[in-house]
Amino acid sequence: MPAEYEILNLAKTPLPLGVVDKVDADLDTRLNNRFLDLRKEEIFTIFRVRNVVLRKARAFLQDAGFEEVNTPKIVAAGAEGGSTLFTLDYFGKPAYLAQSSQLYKQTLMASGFDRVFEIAPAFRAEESDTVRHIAEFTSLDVEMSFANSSEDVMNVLDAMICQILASLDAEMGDEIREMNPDFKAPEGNLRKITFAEAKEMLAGAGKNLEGDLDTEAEKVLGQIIKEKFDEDIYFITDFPSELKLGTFYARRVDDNPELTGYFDMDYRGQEIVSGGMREHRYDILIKQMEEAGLDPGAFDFYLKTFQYGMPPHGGFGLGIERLVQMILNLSNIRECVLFPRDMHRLEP
RNA sequence: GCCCCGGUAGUGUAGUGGCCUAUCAUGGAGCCCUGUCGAGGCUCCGACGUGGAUUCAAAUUCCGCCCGGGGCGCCA
Repeated sequence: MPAEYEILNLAKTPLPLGVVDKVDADLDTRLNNRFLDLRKEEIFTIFRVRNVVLRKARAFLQDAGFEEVNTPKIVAAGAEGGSTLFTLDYFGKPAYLAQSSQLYKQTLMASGFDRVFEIAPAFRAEESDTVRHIAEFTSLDVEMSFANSSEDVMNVLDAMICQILASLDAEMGDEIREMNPDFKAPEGNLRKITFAEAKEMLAGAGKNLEGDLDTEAEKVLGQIIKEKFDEDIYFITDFPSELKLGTFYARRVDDNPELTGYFDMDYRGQEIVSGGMREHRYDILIKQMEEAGLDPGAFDFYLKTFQYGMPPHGGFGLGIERLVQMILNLSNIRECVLFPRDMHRLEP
């Protein structure tokens, strides 16, 4: 209890949003009045958790010899074709908002930055109107040279996630469990299942897959793993190359080009990371770009770097909001963004 | 972008053609009560997204638009 208090400012009434009301407000109403919404302790806690996640991720990566970098967010070409790019007028020239740091962090691999990471916004003009998509999200990108296999990349990610969650549990475990009673930090050595195994597990549950994992399949797989192993976080590895054609920079398995070394990390059926070994051989990269229907000419700056000594390398991209959403079991990803941007929301 | 659902006081809701000058809760204003800490009682305040249409009569039916919710495709 305060010994004394002084009124510095009187609030106008009525409030656009109750801060201590017994009635909950809709998320939309709350976001429209976010400055008041954030005064609620349980809402503020979400951002304290987010802060710890970012702090621990940085600490882990710095300790593991990764250097933090910043790459441009105004770019001339995207990593995955044009459909998800926001366009803008750059001094009279067409330009885009970066949908990922992919091309630049790979470029750095040819520059002697053997291990880099970046935590920065990524922009997607996807018409994805769901509780797990936003148009501007925070991407944690990691890239490392001289990785020999996807395993090397997964090991870094595995250790990072486990350290983040263990630290979170130690610092804020009780508060987190008030929001998500089932929160539990994994022991380490996260489970890896191949895409083919996932397909079998799903078939066993009566869900037969035609092509890639769809949303329902991902959720069911999350439930299966939870029931069978009581685990929340796992890798899905060895994606078929035909499912990753758009990801032209993915390296395929040398003795089995039907497969990529690409992996996803899923958290209770929600994809939070995607990564793998990158194709570092110029000729093959060009070929894969053409297969993806892209014009190599538009990627000159990127392709050039592969012609003067590019080490084999790999990395991953992690969606910070997706991770926080799953840690706290938030029903909507917008809950863990201060001022979210989506198809319909541009302010506040 | 596609499918389904919805838009009623500051906030969350009830209300499917006349009984609605619209319910309840929360909130605000005020009075009362009370050794308290999101206590209780009473009074008051405050709303039918928007534009058309049907009808003697529309919050309630129909159409357009805007906005929101859920799901899907796709992905971080």
